[in-house]
Amino acid sequence: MDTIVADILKRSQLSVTDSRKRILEYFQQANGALAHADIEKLSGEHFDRVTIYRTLQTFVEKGIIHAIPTADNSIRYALCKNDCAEGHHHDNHVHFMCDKCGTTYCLDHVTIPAVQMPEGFTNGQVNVLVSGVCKNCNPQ
Amino acid sequence: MDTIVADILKRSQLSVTDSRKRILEYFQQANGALAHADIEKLSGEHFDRVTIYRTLQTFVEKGIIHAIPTADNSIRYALCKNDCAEGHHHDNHVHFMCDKCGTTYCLDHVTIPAVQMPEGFTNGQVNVLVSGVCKNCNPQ
DNA sequence: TAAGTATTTGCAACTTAGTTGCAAAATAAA
DNA sequence: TTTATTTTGCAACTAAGTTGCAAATACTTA
Repeated sequence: MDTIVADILKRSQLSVTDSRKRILEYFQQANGALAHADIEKLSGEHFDRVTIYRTLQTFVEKGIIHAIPTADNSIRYALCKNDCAEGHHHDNHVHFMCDKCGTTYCLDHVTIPAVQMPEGFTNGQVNVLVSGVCKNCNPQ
Repeated sequence: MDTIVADILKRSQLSVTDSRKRILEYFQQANGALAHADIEKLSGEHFDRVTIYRTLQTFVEKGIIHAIPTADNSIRYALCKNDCAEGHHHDNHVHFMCDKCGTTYCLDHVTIPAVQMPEGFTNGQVNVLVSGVCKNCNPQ
């Protein structure tokens, strides 16, 4: 496990440090997206707030994780599955946020629907955020 | 004009005050969505930061404006066009944010596409945010 | 493997965003 | 007009995020 995360870091030309390895592991173990606050809780007293901010920023820049804008205006981050490289994110999937447990998922297999733009508007990136009840919270 | 905004406030059972009339006018004159900071700039020294926070909150609760989550994590607000009442927002339209000028629009005539949910997920609200270049910034 | 260089971390201090309680002022009701 | 209710502004606070810099850690190459 330790080597897996170390490899990812090296592939992105990042120094392999304790905090980076640890934070990357948190993402791999999480079944949803993580907010800054989640990481702060998970890490306990291991490293500084500032280090977490900087690490998340670096990971986003390097295409290791992507930021998910949520309706409650707290940024969450999730691992990029594929195709994401430095400066180029291709997370063309739908994001889902559970109203009950608050977990945010990347629905990798649900593709972004096409949106018809009005005259004059050039369609760039489309961001879809669905809220509802997730499979863990749905009675069944 | 003064009576129009006053009517809207009364219809929502709100006291008609200077700050509320003023902020509501800003929204009617704006061609896009406004962030808290925009209103602070527009109002100059007219009223307190706290009043703006509270007014926006009240307007959202009363269904006069709705909040738009943006990718850069700054909440913007726009007038609800119709059907929105206390506690019930029906802004089933796409939001657009221009990469050049930063203006955020409600594309009222572009309806939210259907999104196919995976097994176990219950589809609630769907939020679509498109970024690109708006009709003002597009060379033409 | 040791020494030198480059990068990263933690700390402190700061800015910005948002919240809360309360007395004074403004609005609505009688 | 008087009274009751609501709203505002102020002050003080919490939370979120940023920056500069010295110490510590990781990388390089000999």
